[in-house]
Amino acid sequence: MLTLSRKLSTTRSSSTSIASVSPQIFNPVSQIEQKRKILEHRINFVLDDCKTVTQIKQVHGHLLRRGLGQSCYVVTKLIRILTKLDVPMDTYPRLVFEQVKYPNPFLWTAMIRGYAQQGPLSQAIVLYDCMRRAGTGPVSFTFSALFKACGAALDVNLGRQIHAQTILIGGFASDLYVGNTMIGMYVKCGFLECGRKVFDEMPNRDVISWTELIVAYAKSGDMDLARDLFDGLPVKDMVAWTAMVTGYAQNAQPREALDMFERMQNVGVQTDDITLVGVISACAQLGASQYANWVRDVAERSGFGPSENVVVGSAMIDMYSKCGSVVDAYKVFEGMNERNIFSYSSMIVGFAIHGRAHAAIQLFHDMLKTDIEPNHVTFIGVLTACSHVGLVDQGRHLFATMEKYYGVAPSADHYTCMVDLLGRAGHLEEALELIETMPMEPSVGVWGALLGACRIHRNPDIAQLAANHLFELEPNDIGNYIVLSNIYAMAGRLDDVSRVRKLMRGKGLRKNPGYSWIEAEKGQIHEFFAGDTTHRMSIEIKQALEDLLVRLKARGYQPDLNSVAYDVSDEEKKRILMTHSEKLALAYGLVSTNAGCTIRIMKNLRICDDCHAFMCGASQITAREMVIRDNMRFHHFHDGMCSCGNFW
DNA sequence: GTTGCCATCC
Repeated sequence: MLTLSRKLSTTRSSSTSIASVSPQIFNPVSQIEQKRKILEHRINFVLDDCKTVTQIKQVHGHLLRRGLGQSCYVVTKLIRILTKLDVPMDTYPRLVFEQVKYPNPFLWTAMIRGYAQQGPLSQAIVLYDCMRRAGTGPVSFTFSALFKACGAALDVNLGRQIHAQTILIGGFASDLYVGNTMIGMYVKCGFLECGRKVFDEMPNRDVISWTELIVAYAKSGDMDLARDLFDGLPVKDMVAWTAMVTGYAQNAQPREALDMFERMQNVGVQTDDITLVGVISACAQLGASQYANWVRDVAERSGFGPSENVVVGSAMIDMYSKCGSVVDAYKVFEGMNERNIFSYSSMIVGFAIHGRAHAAIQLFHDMLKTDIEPNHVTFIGVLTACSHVGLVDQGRHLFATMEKYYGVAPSADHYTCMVDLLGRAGHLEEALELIETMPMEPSVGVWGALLGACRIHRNPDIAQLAANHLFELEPNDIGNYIVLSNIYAMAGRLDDVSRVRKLMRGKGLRKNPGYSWIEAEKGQIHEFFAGDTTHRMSIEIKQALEDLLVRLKARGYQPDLNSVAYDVSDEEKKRILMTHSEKLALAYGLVSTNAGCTIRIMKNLRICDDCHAFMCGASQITAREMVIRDNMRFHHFHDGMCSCGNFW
């Protein structure tokens, strides 16, 4: 770097003569100029075609022999191509640069950009200083490059200094490109307010300035502000619309995302693969299979079908599996021309949440035969698969070897999977031991998995231990108090039950509202809250449930009163159970759809014991297939049985 | 010659 600086500073003395040695810049378009243009165009063409450094060197050698190899234009182009190929700036690029006697601002900037991209950022700044000392004024492109680099390096202090420079030098603070990249720099560094200030003070703004802020607000979780900006945007293009669709999808507002996309289509804006990925993710969250099929049609028609686009395809695997159809997910997977780690992981996770453990593990082994390497999500998938089916040894083995064989160090999430696996299988002591030997601080997830296992295996002592940790880590989460009091209730420890309930009341905690939703005809989504009587078919729903209850009771079904956490009479408990949101959704499904049609229900919380038993019975009595997605996994109810084998 | 939107797990 020292040599470079020295070399660079020697150009200072000669820099004053740049204008005098390039007279043609100030001439009208001459014949020579035209010839030069044609030549540059050809050089561009040839260099753009180069795929390797060797090829570039050959072309450069050729140009040197023709006396063209040291022109700013050619060298700038060379540096840009070399940067794209990620050739270290200190090697060949610097060598070529040093051969140029009078670098122009674009050449300097190409070098600065190269150093900025490869880091460390300080080298780019050294170069910038050299350029200034050489008497060369920066161009807007220079600042764009620097702001982009600061954004990538999350170095807001440096960004601020360069911001000051743009004001100091004059003329640049009002430049559109400079402003836009400056907004980008601030928002990437997390200084949204500063980005907004730049935006507000910009004399000229374009759709890119707007989109940058919309995305920033969306990423910060504030879709209302994003929406305000978007509504005020005079000319909305595809990227801006996509930013809104994706923003809603990322903020768990899938219905708003789908509304946005429909509006976008109505306005006649084009759709690209990135838009589709946002829409697909919204469908996955909603679990709406009719929407899913519609989106697939749109994707195929726009030329971004799952078979030709690996990102769209991977997103669709996830979508179909979360819509309850692991079969459709696998069809997409099979039909893909190219697959990557996302495709495999999504499919493995898909099999796992549908309880198809062996398919998940088989696919994992198929993947190992390709050159795609598993990542942490892949292991979450296979471990979850083992856990849902009780493949303890298989899971232990994978967990023990994941780092050694596959280079994936277990994270807290993987420990959570293991605690879940061991705990569900009844190895509560072993699960506890694993937590105690974790190399990181045990997370909420880990203790939560242990507490859940204690519920299944009715172990109040370990439950108490797990719950105490949870009360410390998330004192305001009511779920933990409810589970613990249920476990005490099942063990007949009524004093402990009232103690926990008192604790709960003392904190003024309220239960997280449970809700379920179901897709009806024409893709409409019907939402039901627990105890909901607002649906227009409420009377029919109630009637259908009562009929079902009578028939189920005749076959021995008894309401599971432990599933109600409140201090109320048994009669009241029975009433509460009958208004659980998934039962309401089921009844609506039964009265509104044809026989032979699978009823698909989505739910925000975990399905309770009583509802699970109720669904099993209902599937037999009504001879209907039901698929319920709770916040953990899928349950496929068929002829009185559930695919989870009552193990969840 | 530069700037904005991308999927699996959590």
